[in-house]
Amino acid sequence: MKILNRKFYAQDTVDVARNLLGKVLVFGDKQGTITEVEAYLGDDDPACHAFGRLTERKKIFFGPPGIAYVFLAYGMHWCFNVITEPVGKAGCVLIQGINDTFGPGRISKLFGFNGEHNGLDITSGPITICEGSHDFDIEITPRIGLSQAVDWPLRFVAKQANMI
DNA sequence: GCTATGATCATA
DNA sequence: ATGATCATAGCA
Repeated sequence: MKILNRKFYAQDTVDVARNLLGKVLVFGDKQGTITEVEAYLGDDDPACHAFGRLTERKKIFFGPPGIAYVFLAYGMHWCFNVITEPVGKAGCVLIQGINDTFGPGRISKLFGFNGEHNGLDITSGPITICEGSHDFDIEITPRIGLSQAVDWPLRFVAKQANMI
């Protein structure tokens, strides 16, 4: 399978999110088709972790693209993100759905993600994303589960795909 | 050093 | 609708 190169991630966050649909997330022996993603823009996005004051944790948003950003939400659930856009620009894509499994927390539980995977290079590390099917429609909806900027249409869902 | 809070999920 | 549960941020 063809692994997505860094150039793929160095695009506009929305484009990356769009293109990420139908791709295959690979981690060790496990793999699954990405069916649902969300774009987080950083600079202008109040809901993004990169919004506001720059902190140690947020620096990864401004670093090189193609990096895994894993964070713990509510003390229980790890969420898996991919850093997008070139160095100096904040942006990331939250992987929300894999195959039939929905919810960022569930995915990380399935794949066994934890804090150690934060900052990994997903163009060369144990975690990679490969090319997949293009045979599906993309549905764009407002984001969910947020407290701010909820109405922004930055959620992308693969509709009725011919999955691998 | 201590406290508040959050891109969630499971349960009632 | 509400509780579980902990890494990070912000402040004393």
